[in-house]
Formats: sequence, C-alpha cells, structure tokens
Amino acid sequence: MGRRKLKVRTLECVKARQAKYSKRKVGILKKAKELATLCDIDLALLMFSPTGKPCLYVAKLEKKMKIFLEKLAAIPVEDREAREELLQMHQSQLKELKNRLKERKRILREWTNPQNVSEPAQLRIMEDHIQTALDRLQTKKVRTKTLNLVFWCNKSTPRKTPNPHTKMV
Amino acid sequence: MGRRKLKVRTLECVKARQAKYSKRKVGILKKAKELATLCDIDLALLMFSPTGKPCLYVAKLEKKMKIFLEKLAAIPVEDREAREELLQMHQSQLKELKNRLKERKRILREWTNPQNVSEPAQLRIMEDHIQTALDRLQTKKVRTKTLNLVFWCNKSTPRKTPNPHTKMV
DNA sequence: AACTATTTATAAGA
DNA sequence: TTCTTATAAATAGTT
Repeated sequence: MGRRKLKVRTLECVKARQAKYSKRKVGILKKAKELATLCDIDLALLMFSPTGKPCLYVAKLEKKMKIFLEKLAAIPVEDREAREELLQMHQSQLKELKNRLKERKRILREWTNPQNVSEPAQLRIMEDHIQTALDRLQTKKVRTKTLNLVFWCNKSTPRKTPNPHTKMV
Repeated sequence: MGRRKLKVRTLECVKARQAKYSKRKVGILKKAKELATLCDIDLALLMFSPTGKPCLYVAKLEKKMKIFLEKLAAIPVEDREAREELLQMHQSQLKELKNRLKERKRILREWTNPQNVSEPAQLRIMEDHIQTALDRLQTKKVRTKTLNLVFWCNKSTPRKTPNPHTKMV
C-alpha cells in the first residue's frame, strides 16, 4: 500500500526500521483492535520497537494474563535474562523452596522423633532447652506437674545430688 | 477496504464473527510477520477465534517465552481457569510453599532456641528424646563424654536417686 | 473459497 | 515526527 510495492525483508538501515515501525505499529494496532472488537475475541499483541520500547494491546484476556504480559512488556528488551527469569524464576524458585522445605522437615523430624535423635550436640541443646525452660517455668510459677521429668544438669562436673533448683515433680 | 465502510462494533451474528475472523486473521498475521521482518523486532500475536481456536505468531522472543505462550495457546479458550492457573499455579504454589517453610522455621526455632522452649508437652518430648538417645548411645557403645549432662527420668514417680542406666558423664 | 468494488494502509517524498 | 498523495493491499458484500 504505497507508491511502490515493498519487498518484505529486514531493512538494512536501522534508522529506517524505526521509521517503518512507527508507521506500521499504528496500522497493526488498529487492525488488532478492530478484529478484537468485531469478533469479540481474546487477543494479545506485544511488540518491542527497534529501540526496545514495548507496546502492548490486550483484549478480553484474563486479568492475570494481562498483568503478566504487562510485566513482560515492562522489562527492557535488552534485558533478555530478566525476561527469561520472569518465567524461569517460578520454576527454579519453586524447586529451591521445595528443597528447603524438605530439609526443614528432615531436621524437624530429627528433633521431634526420638528415634532420630542421636547427635550428642543435639542432646546438649535439648539439655539446655530443658534447663532453660524449667527455669522459666519456675520463674513464671507455671504449674509444672504436667512434667514427669526429674533431672539435673551439670555443665562441668557431674553433681552427686539432683540440682534442687531444677528438680521438678 | 471493501464495498462499504464498516462500522467497527461487535457483530451481532455470531456466525458472521467467525467469518470475519477467518478473513481478518490472515490479514493481521501477515501484517505482524511483515512488521517483525521489516524491523527485525520481537513480537507476539496471540488470538483466539470466536470458537476458541488459538492462533499464535511469535517473532524473535525468547524460547522460554515462546514456550509459555504456546502453552497458553494450547489451553482451550473456554477453560479460563486452566489459563489462569498457568500463571497462578506458580504464584499460589509459591505462596503456599513460603508459608509452609515459614511455619517449619518457626517450629524448628522453638526446638533449637532455648528461649522459645516453654511448652511442657515439648519438654516431655525432649525428655523422651534424651532418654531414648542416651539408651541408644549406650547400646551402641558410643563415647558419651561429649555430653555434659547428668539426669534421670521418671515417668510416673520421681526416683530418689539418679537412674543408673541413664546416668552419664 | 472466489470475485471485485471499494476502502484502507502505507511508501516515498516534503 | 507529521503531512501529503499516489498506489498497493485488505477486505465487505456477494456468489
């Protein structure tokens, strides 16, 4: 549609590309809007100008999808990594989260299942916990009858008798 | 471009929409291809016909992005939920995983940080753990000198003396 | 799917 | 960029 028939091949002159884009962008956008309106269809048209400026038209598509495309359009065209991440992020992040959750579960299982408690270091921590917790319970005058344990703790030298402070019934 | 000027408004006749779509789809696709070729730009055009048939053209966009759009296009237009899920799945799943991870961390913190141990029930579990663990360590003849604790345990009635079995140095 | 009168888009130039 | 205009291209109505 012009003075001459145009050969459809990439324009050598980069400046000419921008000019061409400016003109044709208007045309294709109009076509997209007309088509979407006439036929009442879902449509998305996303273009990046030769200089990287995004142009997005969305008709009827789900809000989520639209938001996603807007996010995509918002990323500079030169930042291909960021664009890839927009999708890949989900996958890798999901994977990582799953792994971390798995690890936490494993550790927690160690703490909560007696069969899995074997590390002396862990036992020492538990010892500390019980000591501290009992102290706090006593300080707070919380009823401790719910506890069945009687023990005492000695960090350096074992005592011959139970520590009266931590003795509980 | 036709015998008469066309008013751009949604066609009442649904059958006419499909016919209109069939014609104009070809046109806009051609426009999209020409624009992408002439200007060497990234472009994506996604349309769903009035009957829900997808049509996708992608130029230069990242492979991941293209694959995503293809997935999107592959979902029947009537299955809006599935299309939403394609995006939301990630988000909601991510959110849920994060929450679960947060919860695990909280619980784990309770177990590993003495300041957070206060529930008698938890102390009883720890008591069991230590008891069981010590038994196992003794059975396995593991050196237990790493442990500083000396205690005994009594489930029903408190003993007057430390349980020799679990006494450790 | 094909025809064709007509409208619309746009190439080249200013 | 924006405008102009000759011309190419798309397509409305119809078959």
